Amino acid sequence: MELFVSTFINKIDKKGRISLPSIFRNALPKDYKNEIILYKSLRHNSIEGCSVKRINEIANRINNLDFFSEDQDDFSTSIFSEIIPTNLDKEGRFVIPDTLKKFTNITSEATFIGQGYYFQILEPRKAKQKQTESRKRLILEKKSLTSILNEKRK
Amino acid sequence: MELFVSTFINKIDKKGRISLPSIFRNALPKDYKNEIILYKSLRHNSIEGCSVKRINEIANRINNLDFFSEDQDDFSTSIFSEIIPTNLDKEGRFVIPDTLKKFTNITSEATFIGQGYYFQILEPRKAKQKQTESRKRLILEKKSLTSILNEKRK
DNA sequence: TGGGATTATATGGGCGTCAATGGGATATAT
DNA sequence: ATATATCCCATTGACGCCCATATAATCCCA
Repeated sequence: MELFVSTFINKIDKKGRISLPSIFRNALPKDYKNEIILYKSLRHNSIEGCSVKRINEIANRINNLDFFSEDQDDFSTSIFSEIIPTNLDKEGRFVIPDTLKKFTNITSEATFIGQGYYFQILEPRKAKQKQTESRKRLILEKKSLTSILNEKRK
Repeated sequence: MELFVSTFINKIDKKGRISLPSIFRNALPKDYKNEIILYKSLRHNSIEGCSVKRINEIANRINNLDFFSEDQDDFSTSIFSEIIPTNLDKEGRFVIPDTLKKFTNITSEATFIGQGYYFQILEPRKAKQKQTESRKRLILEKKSLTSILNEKRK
């Protein structure tokens, strides 16, 4: 599977459209090129996005939870009701819904951050900040990629 | 199968009609596009809705329960006696029955919440509240979410 | 390997279509 | 008749489709 990698800053036009970075479009699975899924991150005030294919896989697992459980209801509400299927136009652009703009403070431009199987969309200043902090934290904790990869698998 | 996803707030007109959101209409199975099933939620003061096809499938499962069991009787009663078959007009609108309006406190507008195989209809403020609470609970239990979503595929 | 030629990407904007909503007219039932 | 259910048509705003352009990236060949 292709991964979402690297960072891009794109502009929002008068109609509210913004281009999904080209290499992110290429990372979308075949047969799922024209639609992405947006949702609020559970961690920060950022938007997360992924392919429809990935959401389908997650959806199946949720639907297999016990039918009448509280969990099932919470999960379905948070996941199914808060995901926003979003179409790309022929040029690879999409509209960021108002609710998500408010949630993230995005106005005239936005930063796309590749996260592997998904990506994040942030207000550019916050994006910069987040990247700096993530890096600091890793260095402070002396975590290297090598050490993480060598950890016992769960 | 298509799922009911995302959230929409629509208005009820003078005649009591409300539009089923377009993407919910698209999520209805072929051959079952003009009719939906409404019933009271067993969990909250909300309406739940789904396709006729889904009800048929549930009916089959109930029929397979032990004929003399309590469960069979409870399910038959609460499901079959309380479901309300509802037709959509050419524009995709339907009328919310008075009993259900009272049950949910819905007056001039209603929120549709996608829940995967079914959807919920709530008074907008309550909908907002429910989503906020589900989200909080989910963030608290993020570990379990992560584990569920990353579980080995079956 | 340098540099013009070609292509791709991000962005701008016109326009037609569709969804949500409103309301009149007709038919059916209580 | 009064209320309810359909059908039909109208309006409005949002969105998708199409075409255009400038800048950036890539190619290709002398």
